[in-house]
Amino acid sequence: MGKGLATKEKIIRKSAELFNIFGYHGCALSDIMAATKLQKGGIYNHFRNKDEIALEAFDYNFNRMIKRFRKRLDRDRTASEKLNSVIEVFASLGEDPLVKGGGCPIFNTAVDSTNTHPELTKKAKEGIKTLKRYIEIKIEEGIKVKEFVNTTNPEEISTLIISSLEGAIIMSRVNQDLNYVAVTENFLKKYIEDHVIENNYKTKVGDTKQPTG
Amino acid sequence: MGKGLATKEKIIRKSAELFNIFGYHGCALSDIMAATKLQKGGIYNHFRNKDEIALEAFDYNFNRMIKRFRKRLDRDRTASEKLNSVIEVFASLGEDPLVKGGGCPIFNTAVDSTNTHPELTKKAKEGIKTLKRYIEIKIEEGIKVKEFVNTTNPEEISTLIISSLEGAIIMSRVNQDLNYVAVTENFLKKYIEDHVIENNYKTKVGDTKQPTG
Amino acid sequence: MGKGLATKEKIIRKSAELFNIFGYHGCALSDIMAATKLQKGGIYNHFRNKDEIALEAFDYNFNRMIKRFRKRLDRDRTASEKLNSVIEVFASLGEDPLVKGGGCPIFNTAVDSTNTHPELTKKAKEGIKTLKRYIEIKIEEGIKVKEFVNTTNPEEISTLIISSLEGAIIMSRVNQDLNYVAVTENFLKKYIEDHVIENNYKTKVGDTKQPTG
Amino acid sequence: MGKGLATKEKIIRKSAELFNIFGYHGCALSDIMAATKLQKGGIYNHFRNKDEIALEAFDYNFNRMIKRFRKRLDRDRTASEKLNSVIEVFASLGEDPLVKGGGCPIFNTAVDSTNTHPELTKKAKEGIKTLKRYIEIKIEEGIKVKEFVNTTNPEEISTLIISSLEGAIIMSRVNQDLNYVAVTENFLKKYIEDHVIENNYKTKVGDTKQPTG
DNA sequence: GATGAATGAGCCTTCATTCAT
DNA sequence: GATGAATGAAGGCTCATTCAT
Repeated sequence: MGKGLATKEKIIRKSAELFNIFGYHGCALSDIMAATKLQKGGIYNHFRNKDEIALEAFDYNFNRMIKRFRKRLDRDRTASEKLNSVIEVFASLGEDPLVKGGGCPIFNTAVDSTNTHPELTKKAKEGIKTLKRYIEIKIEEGIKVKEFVNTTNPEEISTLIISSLEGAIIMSRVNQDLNYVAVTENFLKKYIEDHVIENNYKTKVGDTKQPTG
Repeated sequence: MGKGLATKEKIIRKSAELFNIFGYHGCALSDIMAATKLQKGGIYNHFRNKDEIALEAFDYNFNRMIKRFRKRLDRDRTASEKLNSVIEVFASLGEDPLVKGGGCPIFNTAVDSTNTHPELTKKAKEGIKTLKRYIEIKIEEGIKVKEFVNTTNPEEISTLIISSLEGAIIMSRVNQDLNYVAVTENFLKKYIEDHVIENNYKTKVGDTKQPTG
Repeated sequence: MGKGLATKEKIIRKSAELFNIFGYHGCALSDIMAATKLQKGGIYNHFRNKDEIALEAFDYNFNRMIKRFRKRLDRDRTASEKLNSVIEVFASLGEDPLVKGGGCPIFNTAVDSTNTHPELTKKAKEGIKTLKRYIEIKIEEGIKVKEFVNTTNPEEISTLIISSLEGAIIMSRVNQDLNYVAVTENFLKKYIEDHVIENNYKTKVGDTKQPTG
Repeated sequence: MGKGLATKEKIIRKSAELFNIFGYHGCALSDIMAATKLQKGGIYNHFRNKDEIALEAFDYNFNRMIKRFRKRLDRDRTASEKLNSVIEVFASLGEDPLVKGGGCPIFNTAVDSTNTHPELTKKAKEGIKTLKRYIEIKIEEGIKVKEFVNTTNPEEISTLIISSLEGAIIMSRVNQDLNYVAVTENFLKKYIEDHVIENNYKTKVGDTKQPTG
């Protein structure tokens, strides 16, 4: 990797944190300068403007998120395991944030950019859709191999998982209390065990974490 | 109400919209000037600084939110009706936003202010807790009068309702597609009918809206 | 005049000089700040941007130029006197500049703004046309009252006066040598005496300044 | 010509256009980079700074201007022809610009650099003087060989030709209307025919272009 | 109670220039 | 001979805030 590319990558990496911490409007170029120890010109040598940095920073965060999913699901064999892992990866954003500043960078960007930054909004929107589709596919596979009951509605479960965990992540983040995520995680796992997984695939009862609050 | 109070109220009302649309950092005093048709001084006569406006604007939005809940639940008689209304009021934020800019002003503020504005964060945090407690009380009442099964965990259901609907509201807002909220709303209603409400209190089956997508 | 108007007028007055001295691109807002002893914000309270200042500054200079013509020609009775005055007013820009920085602000702007500032260019263009038409009217009046020979071509003489004196003004300005203007002034006066003015209106011979170089 | 020289020449050639189009302050190094398809270092290998480029670019333009005069006057035999050609070469700058951006690069530089760039101003000043002397010599030769009347004032005619045509070129450039130059060209030719050329050298009457407006 | 003139720090961006490669 | 990464001053402009009127 050339010097330029390394610098560009550093700018993206640091900015990805800063934008997740402060939001687009709350993060000034001077913040990026300080974090990268670069001067103005040194940054603008690699990006046309702040927007371009923010857009690439979003992609960087999104890709890291996808990687966390892939890495975790790669070791899973059954659809149940995969669906369980999806839930756990989301929940992990609470105790082991993907990015400094915490929460989910995709939803943070979604809220931050709506009404103020159409390009970022578009990326957040597509990110959410990709995530939802990713989960739907896992569910569809479970149905196909008869691991999940065939009345399962992939879109419903996918939407529920994302919405409830993302909502809980926001609650846990602002309250600095991981219990919201834990409660939601447990609920989802129990619900899936009870209503999605076919009887002959069920694991033993009580195999979920207990909420602490 | 004197002239001064009316002006102050107008500033709060307009700012409450602007902050919900643009966020704290994305909303400039010049935006408030334009929206209120007031000059700099006209605004600073009533507030010490932008922070004070944002704080009071949050309270204004929060109170309107609470009012929407109260107004809707006032006509309900049973705990089931009340819990159903709670879900519907949250869901209504999708098609009938409380504030211009859409979404839930409390969660919007939570995401927007975390890491950048401790005072606002504190208000959002307390707002969420109040909301959660409000719902818990309705559930506890339902349990008390034996309308809800006595294994119901009030905190779990309350957290689930808020997290899933708030997550869905964000998804619907950024995707400009109300289906996410509708799917979540239906799921919650069905789940409560099936697992929370005692058999002898159950309404007829299929009494829920169908998602359109 | 209110305080605001006085400040705005001061900004225009000072900027009119600065733009004539340095040109649009050569004059920075910091120059205007220094000249007006105002801070950035104090200037932007009165103008939307640098362009707006430059445009109003041009108008200010143009109006002062027109005034110099009007004031001088007001005391003239005959067409010959008027035409003579037109030449002398142009020539006066050499020894008694209308604006600091010297030369003719209209032609300075014309050269400065062509290819770089369409709005300024348009103003310069219209300014030149107005000037040309102004002179043509004086010539047409002279023809009408038979003070000028009826073969006189108003457009030709008007163009000649402007082009030659403006060209000479640039030469004198860059060379810091008023002789170029003086030579041109004398030539024009002699030519008009010899070829434009009817015999019975002619003044005595040798009534023109002698060039000094 | 080595590789380095060829590059240097390309930089000068392109910059000569850019400075004539945008002026010194309106032309950024980035413009030169884009036009030459060279990077920063590629330019600074050949020049110490922007000034040095501008200075050499001026010389480049000036020499091309002189060449246009020489090339045209080389085929002329008589002083009348030469003087006529001088006028036509100036006038040609209107319809067949020497440099992109149009007008006369010398006068453009003169106006652009006065008060802001002493070194360029000096070059423009000397350029104008050289031009004026060049024309005076042609006139003096005409007087010497008795082709021009011996009362002809070389400086006066030379100044008149330059000032009027340069003024007209600016007018035509900013108005995008070649008529100003045409009118001035015709006037000068007629004037010279009538007052400068000795009777026995006169060409037939009416040998000049007619203005179109 | 409201105006709007003024401040000056800060915003994003571009500038000319240097220099290690 | 040419690249392009880096600098840091300066560009035009917006910001929240103050205060005399």
